[in-house]
Amino acid sequence: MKQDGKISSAVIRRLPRYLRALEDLENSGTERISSGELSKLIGYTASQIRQDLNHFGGFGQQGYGYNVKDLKAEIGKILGLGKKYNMVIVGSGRLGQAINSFISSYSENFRVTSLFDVKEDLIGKEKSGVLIRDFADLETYLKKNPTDIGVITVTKENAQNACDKLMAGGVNGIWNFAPIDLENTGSLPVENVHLSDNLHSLVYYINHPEQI
Amino acid sequence: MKQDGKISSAVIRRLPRYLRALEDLENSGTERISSGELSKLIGYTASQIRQDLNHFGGFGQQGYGYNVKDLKAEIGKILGLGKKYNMVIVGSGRLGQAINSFISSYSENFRVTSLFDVKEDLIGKEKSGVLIRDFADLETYLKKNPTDIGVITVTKENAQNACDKLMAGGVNGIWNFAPIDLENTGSLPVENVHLSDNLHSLVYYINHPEQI
DNA sequence: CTCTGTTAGTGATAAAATTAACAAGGTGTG
DNA sequence: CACACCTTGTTAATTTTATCACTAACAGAG
Repeated sequence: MKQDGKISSAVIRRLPRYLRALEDLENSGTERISSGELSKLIGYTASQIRQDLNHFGGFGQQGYGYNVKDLKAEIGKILGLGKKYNMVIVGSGRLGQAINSFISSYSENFRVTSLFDVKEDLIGKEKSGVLIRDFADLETYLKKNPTDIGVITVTKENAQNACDKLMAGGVNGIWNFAPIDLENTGSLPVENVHLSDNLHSLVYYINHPEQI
Repeated sequence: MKQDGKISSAVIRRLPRYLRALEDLENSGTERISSGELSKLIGYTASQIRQDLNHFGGFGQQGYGYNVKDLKAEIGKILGLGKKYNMVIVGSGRLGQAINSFISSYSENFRVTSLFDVKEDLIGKEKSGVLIRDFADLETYLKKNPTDIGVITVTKENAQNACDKLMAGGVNGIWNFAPIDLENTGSLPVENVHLSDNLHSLVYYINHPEQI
């Protein structure tokens, strides 16, 4: 893996897309793929695909293309899949449950070890086989149970507090679904899923079809 | 509103962020804001903020800044908020329910009129006050009940079929949560929320903190 | 074993997006 | 009501990102 210097986030955000395409190809029994064919499949230009992959090393071969299985493995390695990630979800409402069920069915590499909530009547119950614990115990729990990723699915009013506690507990990254921009996260990786922003963009394009 | 020529999607994706900040400012009773202050608040440079807003017209005033209430209204108008949007959700699993509950609590401008599913035992039931109908009746339903936005929360195997039916039914836009890239959508606006891609990006940054 | 066609890697080029700089025009105070 | 100070709108410069175009190299057929 080459990987010299900073890789732009535009490139990083395309890697999962490549991975997805390669999984499909592997499932359909395809052994090799050229940048040109991949381009047709996922829409990025062949040039861009070659350049993206080249940031990390020459995975392809002239006259042949890329080996699907190998390339998939390489991209997985670059992203850091392969090891296991423990997660906790703060907020056991519908969204928290949806993420919980998504994770458990998505991959064995990701595991939700606990849900957290402030609501008395939920604490102690289970959702999809995961126990809901008291939000007040979050930091203590995290210190006893090292956790890689904290997922925030609480209201925007409680999101910053959840973030602070997750950081105090020492998580390595935050996946935020609350419609705010978390503060004081320093160099901690934070990935946002802002549903309302996304919906608003969609509405813009619905109203301005000529802009597509 | 100026709005001449194509506006880059980078700009469009920042508008909801401005809107969110302006809502917060309005709620905190702030009447005016300069691009500089807004910059501190949301992280984009003041230059960028001024340039973004200028694509649509001069909403500010030299020596004063922008009027919070007015600017919020203008951005809302640009995005196309203000009118009501009917939505259907295809897939009434946990994610579908989560989106349903998100929408109903989020804004009066968006309304989920029906859920759809193939599972016999779910059809006819209600979730958060919304009836689950038979997926087989989707197209017919849409033709009788004009719908703006179709939300896809089914598995990736069923997503393309859901998309085809939504298009046949005449929706104006699609909000896709399935981990595939929908095909044959022509010029129909499609907004994707690829949770797995998002998670993979997060994992990359967790493993490459020096890249942040 | 040679020859043709294919395809990755790569440096150059073009396009797009962001940031900087500044003139013009309000604001608001004394 | 004049003057110092802001702050926008806008053009220019810079940086980043994507595409092009070409070379070297390998595959596979015959």
